[in-house]
Amino acid sequence: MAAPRSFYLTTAIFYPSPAPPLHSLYEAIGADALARYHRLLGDDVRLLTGMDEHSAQVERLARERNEEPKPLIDGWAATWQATFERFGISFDRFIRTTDDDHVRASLEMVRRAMASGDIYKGTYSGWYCIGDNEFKTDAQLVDGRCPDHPSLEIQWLEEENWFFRLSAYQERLEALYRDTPSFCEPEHYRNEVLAWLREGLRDFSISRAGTTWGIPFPDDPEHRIYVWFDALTNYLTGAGFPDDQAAFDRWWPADVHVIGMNITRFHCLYWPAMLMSAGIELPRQVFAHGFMTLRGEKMSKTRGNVIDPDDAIGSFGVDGTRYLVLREIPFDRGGDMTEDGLVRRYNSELAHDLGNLVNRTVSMSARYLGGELPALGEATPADLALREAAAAATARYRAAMDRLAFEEALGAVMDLTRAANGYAESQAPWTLNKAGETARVGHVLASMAEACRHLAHLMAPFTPTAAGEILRQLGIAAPYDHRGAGGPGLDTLLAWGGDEAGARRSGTATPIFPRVELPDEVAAS
RNA sequence: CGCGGGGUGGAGCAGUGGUAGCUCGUCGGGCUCAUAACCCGAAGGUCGGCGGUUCGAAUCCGUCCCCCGCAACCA
Repeated sequence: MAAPRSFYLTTAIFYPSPAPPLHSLYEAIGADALARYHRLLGDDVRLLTGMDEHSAQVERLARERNEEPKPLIDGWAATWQATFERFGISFDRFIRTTDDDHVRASLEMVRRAMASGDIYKGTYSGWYCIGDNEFKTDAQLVDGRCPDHPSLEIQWLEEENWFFRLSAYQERLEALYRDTPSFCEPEHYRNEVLAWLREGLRDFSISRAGTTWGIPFPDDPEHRIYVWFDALTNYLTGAGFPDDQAAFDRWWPADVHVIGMNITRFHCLYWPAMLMSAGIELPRQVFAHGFMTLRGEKMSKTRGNVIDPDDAIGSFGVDGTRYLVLREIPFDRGGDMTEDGLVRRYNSELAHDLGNLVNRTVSMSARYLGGELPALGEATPADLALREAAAAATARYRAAMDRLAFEEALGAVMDLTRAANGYAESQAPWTLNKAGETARVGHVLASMAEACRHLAHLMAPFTPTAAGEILRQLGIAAPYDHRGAGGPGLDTLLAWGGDEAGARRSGTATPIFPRVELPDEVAAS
């Protein structure tokens, strides 16, 4: 047997805040589903996520409170990590850019860029708001003032900074996209990157003066490494760079960086240039996801219309929430949600179609067979049709998962679910039971159980706990651990009538996804 | 003309040249194992507007209108 393929994937490191809103978890949930899918395939998976802590906002807020930045961010990071764990995000490391090894990695990246002659000292100029302690772009200004501090006079500042010579990589990046367009997916976001590339690349500032929050710039203690140069490097740190060469050899290059579509510029232009400069192999792919909106409006901290993840758990549970965000919002392009839509989707697909399918299967097994599920019998045309539906759904699912089209993969899952419910209807084991056709009842229920077993495995990357519970009710011991690792591989798991599908004793039927009531009219006030 | 995406039955989407398809919702029927669930059927759109290419366009070209995202630190 061949050694398992290694699969290293990352989320972006998140902009710091006291606790994660749902739209930040969206990215982590998507990455986690992909990680779990690859574990199911039998790959050796590493999932990296974490927090981008060297933000000027952190320093500013800490000062306002007369605190040091580090204790403040320590608390935030702990909350984020705990929330990720609650959502079943199976990360291997929650990296923080204040971690010691990350500081070393960032310094090494600066040194390498210097050695390549890609760093020089220049002047950064722009509108500077002393309220925010940061530079503003023209577009950020309202009537020539900072929208957050309209009473303050905006200032034109010029500051000596270290710059990275991005312009030197124009041709190499053009070649990258010519030879390997799949470096940035999906295509509609790549088009945007290509447009920027056509406009021409400009060098970017990688240091800031006048702050003590951040990684000191090598040989220039007045400067700190500016956040993007530091932040992007986290993907290397998470693979073992620069200390652990064995780990780095094993995991790098990353298979995919899952990011939000708002930061494609950094990941698809800056990052490959930085790696080229450092003489490090490029990741195989950057995948940009779209954003979720709520009732047609962008969710944002400032707008105050963010969904609290724990409210979502309260309504739909962890698995229900994971399922809904990935099913409702096409990962590659983003989309809108409404509370009613989520409830409808949950009830229709999870409670009524899938949950009820498992429930009726297990319930009839107990009632008609005393829980003694037989192996699959000789297949009738209807049995074969169900088996073919499973094969077709699996093929579509795998193709969709390979391009992170989670909503489509789940659509395939629902196709199989509906096929299985239709099979139940056409075979009507309740009628067969009345007619005393016990053997056929057993074979029909075995087929239904086999469909449920397939569904459990297909759902496992999305709803890991519920998937385990489905298997348990079917009388099957989980073939992989709670992170989805250690199984025999998807081909083995999803062989119709395979090892797991033999005669066995099923469990007690308990609703996996209890129906959710529509929220009361206008829960407002 | 800053860049990019999008306008398809009530809602959300698929569909890039040849009788417009799916899910939800609605209406009617069936079943009774099951979470007032499940299954079957029906109504409902001519595909943002206008013009053009073509034997034939949602699908190609032109133009106009509208929506959304990004624009070098707030997913």
